[in-house]
Amino acid sequence: MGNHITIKDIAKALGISTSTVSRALSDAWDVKKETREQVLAMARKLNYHPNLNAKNLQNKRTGTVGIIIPEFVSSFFPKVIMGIQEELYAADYHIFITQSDESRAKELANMNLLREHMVEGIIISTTNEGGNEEAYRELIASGLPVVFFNRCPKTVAAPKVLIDDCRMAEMAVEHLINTGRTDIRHLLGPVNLEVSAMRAQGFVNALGKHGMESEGKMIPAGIFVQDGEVAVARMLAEGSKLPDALFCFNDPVAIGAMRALKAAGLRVPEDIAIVGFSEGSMATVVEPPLTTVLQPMQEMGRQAARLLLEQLTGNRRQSDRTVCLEATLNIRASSVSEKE
Amino acid sequence: MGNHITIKDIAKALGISTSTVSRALSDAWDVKKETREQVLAMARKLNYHPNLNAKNLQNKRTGTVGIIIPEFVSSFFPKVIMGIQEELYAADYHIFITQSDESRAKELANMNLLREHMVEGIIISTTNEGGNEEAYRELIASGLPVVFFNRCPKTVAAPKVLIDDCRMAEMAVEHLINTGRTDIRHLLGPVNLEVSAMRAQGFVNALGKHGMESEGKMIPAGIFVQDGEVAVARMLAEGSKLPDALFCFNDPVAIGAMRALKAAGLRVPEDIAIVGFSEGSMATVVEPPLTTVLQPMQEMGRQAARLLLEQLTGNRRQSDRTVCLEATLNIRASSVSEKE
DNA sequence: TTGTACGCGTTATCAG
DNA sequence: CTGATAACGCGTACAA
Repeated sequence: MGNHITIKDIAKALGISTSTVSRALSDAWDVKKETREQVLAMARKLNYHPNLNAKNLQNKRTGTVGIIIPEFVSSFFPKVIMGIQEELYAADYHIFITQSDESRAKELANMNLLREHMVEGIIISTTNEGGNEEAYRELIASGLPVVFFNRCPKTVAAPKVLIDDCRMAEMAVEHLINTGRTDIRHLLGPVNLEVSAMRAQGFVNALGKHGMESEGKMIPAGIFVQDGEVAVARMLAEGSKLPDALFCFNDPVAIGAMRALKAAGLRVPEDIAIVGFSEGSMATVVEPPLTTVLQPMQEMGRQAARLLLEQLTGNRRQSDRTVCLEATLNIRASSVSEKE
Repeated sequence: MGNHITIKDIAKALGISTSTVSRALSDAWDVKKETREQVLAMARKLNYHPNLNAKNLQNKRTGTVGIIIPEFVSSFFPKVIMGIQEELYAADYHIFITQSDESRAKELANMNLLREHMVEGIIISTTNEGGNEEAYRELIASGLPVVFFNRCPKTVAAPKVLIDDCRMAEMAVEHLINTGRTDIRHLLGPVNLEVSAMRAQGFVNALGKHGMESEGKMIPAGIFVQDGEVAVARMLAEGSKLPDALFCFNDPVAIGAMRALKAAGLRVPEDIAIVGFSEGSMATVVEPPLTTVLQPMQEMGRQAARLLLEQLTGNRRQSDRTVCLEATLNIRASSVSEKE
């Protein structure tokens, strides 16, 4: 099949040995200018392309790092990847992108695939299904550098990059309190995600700090627009007293919530204020614009890459350092009326 | 460095030959049950993982296909990729995702990288910079199966998957005409993209069909929210008579246009109707919801994958067949007032 | 400055 | 059923 041109072909065509060709191609010092030029000319004439499989096998390194993300339909992970690329390309590494589709099994399969491709390190953001903690540990124990970002397994010792979800959640909820909201509820994220717990904790902290009860104020929701919509629709159907503010696990949930409220004839923010988390492209486009927490996505990618590079360049063995990035609470009209 | 376990290690540990190990691992028929079990046990004990570089080198095939997309921050390409995966995984291929970042140079670099990784085929959606036509032809001439989707180079003979951009654009504009709009303008996409030309052509066709002049009705815009915003702001600043409808190259441009109109105190759709193209997640979330053309993204991916598989499985040599998919005009409030 | 010989990890062929 | 041996494409001591 794929009858690719090899250095053998070049050698034969020129009547010289393959080693000379090899040297000429990687322009070594000990090759006559004349022959190098001949080789280069012939290579381009035959449209030669090196076989990386062979090269990597020989070199015992691939210059590649693997990435496993749960999905790339939202713009969060792609933006992080851009940061990763930026840093890694500069260090002459290529990246191999893989997606787990939020499935524990696929994530595991990807880990194996990457390992078998001899990647030199892996950057992971876990699925919301969870359950691969043992596999992460085994991977790390096998000597492969691993870095987590955004969704990090609590029980695995490895370098991690995240924002202080708890503190930012607390800040977001305090913003609601400070603008006069007195009955705030939280639309929860997926139960298996550490970030869900962190944001919920921030919610509880903020209420506690201001002497408010958080008991019974948490509503299961999820991660998608529909999750928020369903959760709020159910709340409305219950018919009990409505809250005056909702702090949501993320932007899609917040937008779903807004949609359900509007459909029921309620006004945002006058009747109910809405706050999201992890600002995406939709935040500034919805009506009213959404108050939410902006994560430094590119920077998160850059940091994750740097943490990996630290290990790759051997400066440091598997440090289990956690890098905590600054995030920003962007206040918009979904939580404060225009005139305020 | 990466002191990976090899079949040699297994062989040595068991006092047998590497060939036997190899056979046991790929459970060949001619290996004693007992030894196979020993090998498997030892492999798992030593945490063995095959080296795909070596495997691929030997097998002369990688079971991998490469993908080059311009970006993955919008959800369009990721959704297409999901379709590609679906089809390709079923056929036991892996995919290698690569992004050109809309840059001609990066696209070229990716083509080479993929080729050197010995992918068995490549699926491409081109950059809006263009200019790699010669490279595509060379790639194809070298015997590598290539399929284009959505953004396809007009002058390159290869299988392509797209929707009938021209006809859908025409349909979208006719919708505006049929709802009583008489002065419609078009916010253009990037000049180097075939799809830009196609959608513009559809615009012209629709006007022509209804005896309207299209001369001077095309406004340069682009591809991002900001492009639409700037284009409309400029139009408003000119102070000449305003159109009563805008047909935009894509959704972000449409949303940018809407934003600029709102900022100027104009109402959508009462004063000016807006129609986008290539429905994304923002269409149903903006206010008012956007009339736009929904592309069958997953299906587009599946078709592209199938076209590639046709060539990979050798049923067909580089056919330059074009598959045209059905799209849908989703009419929403941005183009028709509620009461109509 | 160039060629020879060998090895990277794997599979395939062919004896035994 | 199992073990040598060669080969995939490339890089690199070592010799010449």
